[in-house]
Amino acid sequence: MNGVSVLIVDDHYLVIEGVRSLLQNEKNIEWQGHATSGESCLAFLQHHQPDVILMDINLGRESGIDLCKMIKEKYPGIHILGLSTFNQQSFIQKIIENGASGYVLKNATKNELLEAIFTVNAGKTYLSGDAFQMLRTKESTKIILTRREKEVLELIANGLTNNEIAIKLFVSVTTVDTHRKNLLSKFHARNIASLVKMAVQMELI
Amino acid sequence: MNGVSVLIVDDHYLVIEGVRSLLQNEKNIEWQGHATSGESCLAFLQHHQPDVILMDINLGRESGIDLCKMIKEKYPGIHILGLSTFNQQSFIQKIIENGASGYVLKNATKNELLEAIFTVNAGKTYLSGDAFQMLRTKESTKIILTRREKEVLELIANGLTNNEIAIKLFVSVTTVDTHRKNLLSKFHARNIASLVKMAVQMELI
DNA sequence: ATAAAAATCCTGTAAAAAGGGGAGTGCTAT
DNA sequence: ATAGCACTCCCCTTTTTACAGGATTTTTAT
Repeated sequence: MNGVSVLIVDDHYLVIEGVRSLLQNEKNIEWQGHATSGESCLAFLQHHQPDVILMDINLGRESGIDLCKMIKEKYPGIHILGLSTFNQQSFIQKIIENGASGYVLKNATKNELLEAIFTVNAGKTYLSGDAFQMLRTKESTKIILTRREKEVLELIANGLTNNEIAIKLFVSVTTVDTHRKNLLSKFHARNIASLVKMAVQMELI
Repeated sequence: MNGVSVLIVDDHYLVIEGVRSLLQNEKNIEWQGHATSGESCLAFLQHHQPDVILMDINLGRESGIDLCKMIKEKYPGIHILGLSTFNQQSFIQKIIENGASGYVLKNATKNELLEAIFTVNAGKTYLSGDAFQMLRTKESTKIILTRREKEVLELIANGLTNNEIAIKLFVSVTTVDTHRKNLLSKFHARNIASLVKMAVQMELI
């Protein structure tokens, strides 16, 4: 056995360098390389499948979450470990929901990183301490929107009136109004102003 | 001459490792070490003063911007280079205003990083391409609100109606309405929904 | 297969916001 | 001293939201 093979996907060159310098001389780790975009990652996977992928959640304008989902659909055997800074709490949950096996913060130590890699490689879940806390607190306050509600919310926040939204979505104005009512009720908001504020702050928009 | 001495301040261990591995073997760079908090950075400076500090703008719950200001007051000879991810545009301007000599994104290449270090060490300003763009676009799109407008905006975003705001601020409803109109016009917004979205995204709320 | 969830549509009333005007007071910086 | 800005106040009309009911048809998941 050659150790756990690892690929990193991150658009921050400095982070790639950091991880590489940490893992390069580890006996039980086989460094497979890096990708800086979803595209190059998928291309890489056509020829090599690592055991574990370290995946930055925020890949410039792309989303590591979507990429995670795609990879797990095509290569369910690969274990994915989310990677990001502490101030992107809301995404931790999303990447776990989309198939990631764990989560490590970018201020992790070498030992934490190694432990995380071996844990997910063994098929278990690894959540770095703070990440676990975040999941628990998020759990209670999170608001689940339907596909249509998200669409309507987005359009409302962009300044469209019910009438305009109805035309855009090919539905009746009363339908849009119903979605609006449900949104207000889900957010416990008094009006659209406070709803939009909350939605933007929760990064739903 | 021993090269440019460099200290890095960053709460992300992986980034520290990345920069270290990039700079360690450079002949013209003298690696002085790292700090992971403002406190440890200031302690370090009492004994060694590097030529250049690479400073993460976001140090956990501390702010690299405040730290930058303190360092420049005490040690004006040290050149500071801001460091962060691309999605913290609004802070670039602030750290420059607080005495930093330049700015590098964390997805910079080795050459960009070296160029930035040598440029600021020579007393000049270095802005990585995207950062320069951001400064320029920020400049033109920034919206200046009066004291009263900020108050009204805040209350609107909290879900209060004109009537309620009028009572709270001890003014007439028509006055609040005028502020509202001026806000819409300053933001070029069609309605309060889009206004609130923009305001939250610009971190005005 | 069937129950639950989501999406669609309706009627009606009252409240609030958007959009258009205009206008007086007080401060402050040139 | 005076032009500019912030803050205040008013009128009017139209559009849009908010709130309260109810109802039917698709999807989706077990």
